[in-house]
Amino acid sequence: MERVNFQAIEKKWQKKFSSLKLSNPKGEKFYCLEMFPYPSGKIHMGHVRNYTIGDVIARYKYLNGFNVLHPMGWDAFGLPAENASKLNNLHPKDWTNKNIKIMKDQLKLLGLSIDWDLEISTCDKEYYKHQQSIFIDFYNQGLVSRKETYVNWDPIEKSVLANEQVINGRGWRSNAIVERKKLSQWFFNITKFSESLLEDLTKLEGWPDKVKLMQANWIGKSFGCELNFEIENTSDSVKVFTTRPDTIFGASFVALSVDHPFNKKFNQNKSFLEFKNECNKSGTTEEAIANAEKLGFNTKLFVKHPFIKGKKIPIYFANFVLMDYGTGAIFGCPAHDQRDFEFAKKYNLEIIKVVSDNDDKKELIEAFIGNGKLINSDFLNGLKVDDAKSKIINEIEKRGIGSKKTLYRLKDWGISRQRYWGCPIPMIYLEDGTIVPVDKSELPVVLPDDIDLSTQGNPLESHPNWKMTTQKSTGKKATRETDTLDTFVDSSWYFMRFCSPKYKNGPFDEKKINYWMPVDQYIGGIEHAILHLLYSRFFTKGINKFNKNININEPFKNLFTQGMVCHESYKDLNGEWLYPEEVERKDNKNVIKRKDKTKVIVGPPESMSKSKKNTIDPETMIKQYGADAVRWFILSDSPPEKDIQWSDAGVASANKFLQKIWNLNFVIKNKSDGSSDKEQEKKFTLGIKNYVNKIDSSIKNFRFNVSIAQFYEIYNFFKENLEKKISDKLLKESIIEVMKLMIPFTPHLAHECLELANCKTPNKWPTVEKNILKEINLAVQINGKTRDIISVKKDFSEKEIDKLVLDNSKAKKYIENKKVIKKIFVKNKIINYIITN
RNA sequence: GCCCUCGUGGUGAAAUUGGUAGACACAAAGGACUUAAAAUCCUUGCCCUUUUGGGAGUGCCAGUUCGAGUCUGGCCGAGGGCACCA
Repeated sequence: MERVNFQAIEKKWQKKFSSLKLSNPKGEKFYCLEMFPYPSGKIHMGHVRNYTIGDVIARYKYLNGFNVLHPMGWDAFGLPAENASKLNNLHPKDWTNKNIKIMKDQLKLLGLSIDWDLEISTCDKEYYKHQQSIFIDFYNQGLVSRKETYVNWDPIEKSVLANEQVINGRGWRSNAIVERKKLSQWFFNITKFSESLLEDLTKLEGWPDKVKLMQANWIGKSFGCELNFEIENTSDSVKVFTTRPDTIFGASFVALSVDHPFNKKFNQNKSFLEFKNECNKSGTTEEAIANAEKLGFNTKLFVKHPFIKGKKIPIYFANFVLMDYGTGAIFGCPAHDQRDFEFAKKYNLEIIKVVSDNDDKKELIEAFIGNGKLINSDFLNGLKVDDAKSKIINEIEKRGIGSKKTLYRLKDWGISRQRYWGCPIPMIYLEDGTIVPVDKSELPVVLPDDIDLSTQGNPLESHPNWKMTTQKSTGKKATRETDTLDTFVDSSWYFMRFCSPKYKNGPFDEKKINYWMPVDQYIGGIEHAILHLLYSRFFTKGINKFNKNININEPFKNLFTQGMVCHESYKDLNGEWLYPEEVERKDNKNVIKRKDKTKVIVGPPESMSKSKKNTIDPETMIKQYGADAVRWFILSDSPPEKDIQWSDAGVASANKFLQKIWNLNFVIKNKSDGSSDKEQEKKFTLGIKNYVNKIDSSIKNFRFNVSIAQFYEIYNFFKENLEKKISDKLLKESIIEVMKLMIPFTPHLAHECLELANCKTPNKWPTVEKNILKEINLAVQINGKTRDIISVKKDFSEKEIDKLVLDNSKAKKYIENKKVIKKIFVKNKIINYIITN
């Protein structure tokens, strides 16, 4: 058997790929983009899968005549760089650049069709300069604001933590108890686009429904109304929001958030302050919230029921009412809301049923939230919930005590981070307290290199002079904002920068944007379903708003979210995690440690992660089996949207198969003309054409595992036909067609084989012909059970098939001597005889 | 708690609009080649039958249909998202 040295051919072709441009200037444009990586050190299998999928699409489109943009860059700002530099005394910039270099070389080993001339890095001042300019544009458009909010404050790190960095109420690194602290922060007013972010989801036909649904839930639109309650014995009132105004006759208390402005009346009240403290202390974790008891503080004040004369309702402060949703105040209807129910039980408040659950005498053991007819509700009695809602809202508006209201759960995007390694926010504070943007001509506001990372808190804050500056237009003294931008901002517009990555006069060349955008195919992990994708959509809409020359409203036309790469995990008897290479598998049951032959406990396959050491290093695999085999394996077996399980045996067998493909090419190359048979050649040609169709459509549908299965079949098909009377000319032409089909999957091997075969047109995809089949298999059924499969000419009529069946099919014996009461004939599919016994 | 998705051999999985269930691969068992092993190749893969053949079968229970992995209803199980959002 002829063998090929994968390392040698991969090196050879990667040299050619490095200057590869997938450009077909006359073709339709196609922007293929994979989510760019964070330069953490080395690429992992998740990257391999993501970028291999992208490469298949990019190469496929190019071979089909599209003008393809396929760039790559680095999401290079972020906290790990700061942490790493504290550990090994390396500047974040140097650490990041070192990682970029390593990872770029690793990506090249995969043979990707990336145009490296377009490379960008978000920590490059040539990149973030433009980001600062967009920030100022957003500021001028009213899309940036400054607000006081509660943040997760780590008292040891002296910094804000993101929600996911708070674990069981403690800082993930310092282990300090996280405090709720009020800080003045910068925000992007993403909520200004709530409606269009929701509405435009319907236009994104090329997005998975799952992602659209997640975003829709996140935006969380709900309909209801606001309603004013007059407070007894004062001229004050309190405004509540409700989605269930129909239950107003069941209202038995009003509850306010402890942060509601009404709390001013109680800021001298010691027990209230204690209560408020208690509320702020209770954890921000989901678990803590879910288990927290409903607590209230009785104000001893009352509101008047707006529809029941003389009825008064107590006002409480309650720990389960949030200030940043609605008005920060609710009315409680315990019979029909579980939280209100629990609260009422605890404080002995009235529970009045106003929606019938068809058992109205029975006492409730939990809130009834189902549908039904209204009872105990005056003029609403007998109406269904929906009708009662409309009627009561009308009545509320008529009386001028409230109005219909639509609310969104989406909150503005807090973008301030007390960090060094991020994009400086281009704002300055004048001595008189006014806050203004940096003059655009002064951009970029450069991150200083000489910082001391050993101090706690934000290094920019403690830098001796960086924040001292002057306002350009007036010469007034000013100090810089020392917070940097959330790194999600960096990735919210990089796909636009890729269209003209070296453009000097602004963030992007508008002509290029209008040509390349939107991204035709975006590929990445499902973990970005909400934040990154929502923020990018917001940025696109924001840019669209202030730049009238840009007519892009949505950034990503088609989205594909790939599954994770999983591997089982190993623990020794001491409970220490072990890397796969540290263990040895005797058989299915016995797994032992290589070092001391002790037993190893095998865990279920999980997403590869450093903490569990269940990782496989792509570079090792590429060196051992070749990049083509790694690409091949990672695309085979499972559909790309599902998780896959890494298996060394799988990649080894991929390698073997590719060797067989090479050998097949070699055998055909050296074949000299034998005898040929027209009929057999016809069948062979038809078979190949059929495979071309199947592979073409499976690529189009992202069914790469099916494409790969087809290649195995093709191999067997060739092996079979080598024995038959087929001219070597036809075999040679056919193997060329097949190798072209393999380019997207195994570009090195495919190109090497095409070169071997002396192919003059390696950049042209085989022609896809529809309706090539002349003969089809037709199922013969008796009473719906398949009894035979017969080969018939395509488009044969019922009559002709009838004759065939009755003459010599296996089904014949079932029909003989029986009465056929009905016949169902579906052309080119089945014929079904219904018989009686 | 609410919302969504998915249940097909020992395993990963195929199966255009309802029309041949299990393609292709991994693992396993048996065999061939070999002094032996590795590699390679072949066969098998639920039940009945010596074979031809027949039967059951896509989580469970019903339904629609000539025909259901695919459609409808209920149940069971797994995964994911959201979560005091009023």
